[in-house]
Amino acid sequence: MRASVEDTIPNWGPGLRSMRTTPANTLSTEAYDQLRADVVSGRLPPGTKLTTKGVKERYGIGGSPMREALTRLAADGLLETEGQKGFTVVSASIGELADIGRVRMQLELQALSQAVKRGSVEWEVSVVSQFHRLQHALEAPLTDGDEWEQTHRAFHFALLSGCASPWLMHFCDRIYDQTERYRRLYTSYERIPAKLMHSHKALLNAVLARDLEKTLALTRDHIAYATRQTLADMLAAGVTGDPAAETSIAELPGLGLILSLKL
Amino acid sequence: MRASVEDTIPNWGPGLRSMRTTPANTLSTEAYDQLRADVVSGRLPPGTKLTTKGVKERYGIGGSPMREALTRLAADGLLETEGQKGFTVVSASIGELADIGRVRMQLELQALSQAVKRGSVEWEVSVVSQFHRLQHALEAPLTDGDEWEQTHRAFHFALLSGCASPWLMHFCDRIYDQTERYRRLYTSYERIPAKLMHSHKALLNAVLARDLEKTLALTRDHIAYATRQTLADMLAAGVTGDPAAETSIAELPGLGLILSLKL
DNA sequence: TAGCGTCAGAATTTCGAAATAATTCATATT
DNA sequence: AATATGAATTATTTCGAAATTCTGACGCTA
Repeated sequence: MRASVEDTIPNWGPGLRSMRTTPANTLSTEAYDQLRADVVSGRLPPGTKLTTKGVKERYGIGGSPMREALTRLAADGLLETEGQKGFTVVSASIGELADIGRVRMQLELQALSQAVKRGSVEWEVSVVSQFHRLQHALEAPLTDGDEWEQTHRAFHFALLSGCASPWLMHFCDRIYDQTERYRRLYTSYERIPAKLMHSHKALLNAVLARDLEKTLALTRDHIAYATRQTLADMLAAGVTGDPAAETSIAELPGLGLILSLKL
Repeated sequence: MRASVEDTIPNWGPGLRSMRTTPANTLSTEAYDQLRADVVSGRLPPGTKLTTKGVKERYGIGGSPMREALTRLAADGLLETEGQKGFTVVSASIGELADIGRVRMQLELQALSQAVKRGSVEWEVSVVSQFHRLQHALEAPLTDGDEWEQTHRAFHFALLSGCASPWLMHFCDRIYDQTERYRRLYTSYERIPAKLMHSHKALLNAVLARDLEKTLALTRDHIAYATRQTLADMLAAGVTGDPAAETSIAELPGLGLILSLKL
């Protein structure tokens, strides 16, 4: 068999949590996983101060693995940290969500475009599998939010993984974390499933039919809709753009702004 | 003044090293900066094992700040780490460079496209300033490689920063690290400056003229050329695709492959 | 000779305490 | 009353040593 450039791309696989950090049963990694789940799920809300004592007690670890976990989360953009002032969960703002939505759309359009053009049979298999899992997860009662989110993410990343670009996948992973955090913070679950599953099914069909234009159009709609929904929910919840901003909610353009937002 | 979504985007600024980690005079950050410079410059070549003792002695720090610095570098994709096996400088491969080139092009095209369309006067000013610095740096003898690279990076990020998208800038930053590392590992300096400066000047003009098509075309050429150059230099240096690959260099398609490579 | 288990040596990971920096709050001053 | 000052407190960062895990070599067995 002939060696091609494509073959030499290491298959880091989708959903790899931290770039080039193969997990192991180290306390640091366990704490990282739990903390990450707590931040992305919103159980640790924006602005939460993560004190040394608090984190050590909550996750039952010492100072070293704690600090390592926090450092990794900060590199992922889920915590912020300054000089000698410890770590806090990043604040959320309308402006950042808009940015996240735009960038996510750009990245996923790129990935899907390449996936539809060059995706292998292996890829199609994984897409179909993950879709099946997703359908199954929807029927079962939503006992655990984390579990459903995991399945949802797996489906999306099965789709994207056809691009065969480790770096693009990595960036999609990072931005998806952000998307998920905002959504779980502000958008309640009840409203989602019906429209969402329809959207997923349509995406699946378009992708398997290798219909590039349709795939891109559906993706644009999907991400724009999701982003606008969360933006609207944030506004409704009274979250201003910047935490320190003076503008009251009444002054914000509101829905008009959201709909006119160029994603 | 009316509040707009754009206004609420926090200005993290270009070239921010680690997402949401505001620097301070902490030992950990100093070690991180030095280690990073050593990896990106190639002074620590791919595959170098970073032992506890070695790093502590080399940078004159204790275990905790060392571990934190290494953890951050791994999150940046400059080191790899597995379970209980410590840290090593990531290996380099043809396949990964091809991926990096592709992704960098996608990201920078996006950023420049938005910059040309929406860049402010403030942005134009910083672009012009950084270009001037770059010209000046070229005349002075290249005493320090790190310093010239810093100026070069600053110019490119001044251009990109017009996109006003913190997340896109962050990803551009991460992928540029990778590009720089590969280039400094395999492409010698003597060949670059003349063609490069011409390219920079053309880019500057196109951008200030708000000529979108020309800007994108020049960027495509610039990145494709740079990537192919480094790919060719890697092949010439005898670096196979995968470190563990069996294929000898003679079997690789070589230049034909490089030129046909779809970036 | 090849394969397997065991054991010392080395390296990484983790803990607990010391050092250093930030914060608070009471007190003094303008 | 408002602001500045400075100990006392709290929190973060760093060090040094203990605990755990990996590595490689040696000897044993089939």
